[in-house]
Amino acid sequence: MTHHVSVLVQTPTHSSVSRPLTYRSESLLAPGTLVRVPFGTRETLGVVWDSPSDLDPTLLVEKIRGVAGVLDAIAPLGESWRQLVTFAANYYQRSAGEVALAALPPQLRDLSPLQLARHLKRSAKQAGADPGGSTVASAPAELSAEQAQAINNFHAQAGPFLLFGATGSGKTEVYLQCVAQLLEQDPSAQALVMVPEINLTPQLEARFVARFAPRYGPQAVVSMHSGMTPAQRLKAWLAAHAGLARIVLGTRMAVFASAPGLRLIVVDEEHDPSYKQQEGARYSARDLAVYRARLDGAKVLLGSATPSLESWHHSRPADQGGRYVRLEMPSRIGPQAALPLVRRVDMNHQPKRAVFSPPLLDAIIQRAGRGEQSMILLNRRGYAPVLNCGACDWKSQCAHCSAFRVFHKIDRTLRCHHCGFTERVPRACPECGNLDLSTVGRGTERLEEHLVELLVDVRRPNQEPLRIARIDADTTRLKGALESQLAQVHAGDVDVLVGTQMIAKGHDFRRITLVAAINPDGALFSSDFRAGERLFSLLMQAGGRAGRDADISGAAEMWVQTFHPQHPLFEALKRHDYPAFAAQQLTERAQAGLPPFSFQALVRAEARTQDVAQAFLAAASAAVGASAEQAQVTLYPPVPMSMQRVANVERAQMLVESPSRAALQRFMANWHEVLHATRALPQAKGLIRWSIDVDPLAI
DNA sequence: AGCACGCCGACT
DNA sequence: GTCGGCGTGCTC
Repeated sequence: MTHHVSVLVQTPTHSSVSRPLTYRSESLLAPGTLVRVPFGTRETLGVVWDSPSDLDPTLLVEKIRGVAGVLDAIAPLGESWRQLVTFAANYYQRSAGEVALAALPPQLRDLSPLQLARHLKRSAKQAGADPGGSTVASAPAELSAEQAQAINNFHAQAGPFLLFGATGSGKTEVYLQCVAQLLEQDPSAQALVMVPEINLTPQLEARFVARFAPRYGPQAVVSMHSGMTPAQRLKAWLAAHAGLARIVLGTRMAVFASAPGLRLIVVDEEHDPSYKQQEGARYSARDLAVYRARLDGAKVLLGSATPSLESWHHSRPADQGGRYVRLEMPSRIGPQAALPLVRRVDMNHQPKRAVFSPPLLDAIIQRAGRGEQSMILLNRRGYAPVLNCGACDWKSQCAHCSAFRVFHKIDRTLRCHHCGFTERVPRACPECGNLDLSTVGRGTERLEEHLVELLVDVRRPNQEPLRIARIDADTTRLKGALESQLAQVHAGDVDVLVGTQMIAKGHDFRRITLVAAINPDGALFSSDFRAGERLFSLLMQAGGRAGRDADISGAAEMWVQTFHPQHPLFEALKRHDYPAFAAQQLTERAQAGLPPFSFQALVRAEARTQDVAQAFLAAASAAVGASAEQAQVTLYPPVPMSMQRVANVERAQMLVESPSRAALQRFMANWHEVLHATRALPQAKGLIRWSIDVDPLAI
């Protein structure tokens, strides 16, 4: 008997093929079944969606092709997974096919049913051969009163939960014990634990494996992140899908993992911007985690020392409308309970043009003399952000982008950090031939060089010269480089570490007793309304790196060089007072009508000329006319993006805002077709692409 | 997005 | 005379 099934396939963003396609099948295929289907000239992976009771009447029967193969070795994807995909596709304005296929391991797309069967057979054999349960489980740590209280509250309530815990308060142990109890009481339960960055998965994996592999076997913990090989990803995905993996660890992509027994989702460092996907379907894995937990009847636990203002706002008391349960762990645990002392250096009272104020330099030298480490933060890599001609005022502008190329002294190049365009540093000014080119500003490379000069005469306790190291995207380009450089710091082979925010995240440097932010003022007056939130979080996190080692933590200090020492952000930082900072920020946001008190979406357009990009947006805007106002939505005029040109493509954007998330959602869903149609208009001729970013992080 | 088809310049 | 440039159009 011949049936018709609707199937999702990988379709481009805004193509006409945005709905499920109809295929013929000899057998009735359950929704969620993975199939191979002919698509154009090739064959591709598809997911059976619903039974097409509502067959597209305009579709000619003779155009319907047959399903080429069924991957029946893999159980159909569950209903809640399909609902998650549908929700994400609708909410972030993408096709369901794009979201669904992107959420599956890439190798699944390439394997024929036969190859897949072989793969499954092989991994089944491996699993059977694995002894497992041989090592001794790492014992659960003794809990602090705050940890025990948080765990009790977690078990007593439904959530969602926001675990507001200071750096060093033992959040990971809380995650471990919440997971442990869940797995213990339900033999089919699964937990999903997410971290913002790939760099953070190995150490998290080590802790979870040590705790759970002895009890549940080595297959119980799997990871999912983009750094894994296609084969590893497939294996982990299959283990989670089959319910064999009890714990899935991963980055934002893991939120789409198929886990039929899902009962708990943990989102660690939930404030981290990395949870927002920045290309394709621009989803927030944190927000989807909260939604998914509801679909699956699972609990969700968001953790941070500096929560996103969105989550913080959601966790206000229930009688004020809060929807999340706030669990608080304000104290550091262990003997090093003191938080680092925050010192602000008023740069108005320091020598002009000093990079390191004398007191800071002095503090670094003192620590080096005692064999302690210091960490210097500067969020700008390279040697100098601009190269400049003193005679004709030529600057190292990128030929393809509206940005300056950064001077990298190490290989004497000018590199554009946006399009990658790289050239040798010119000997003389390309405009006027002047030989005297000078650098403007400084990056980590120059900071390192400067420190070497300043500290040339300083000696370590053993009379050797100081060792100064730098860690940033340039020094860690090669695989494994970050790990080996971090290991050097841990081993005490480095006295002063210079780096970008990369070194502030996740890694505990026990012997670092001084962390310094050289020049954080830029974020205080940024046009990006979230810049302050990010800076506060970065500085709190960086400060938390310092002095976790018991015997020296009494001396741990966080230094901030600033021209605005009285700024409320630094006042709150000094007191380690996130709630005060958040309250002040939320007041400002409420007054300005910014998130979380409003909801935003951005429409972006790219074209060869700025005019075309803006004309497209203007035309799409005009097409909705006054209906936007009726929909409680404000459309702002098109403007150039802050990075207006990248790789010779002009970019424009348009903000859409509403006090109601649902209203914004409805409007965007309707507007989507209008945008699609606008593309065909003569005004939009020359448009390269357009895209929608719902809940954008930066405007 | 792929991957076709389709209509105009430099090579065996 | 062909190989191949990437412009436009389709995929159940």
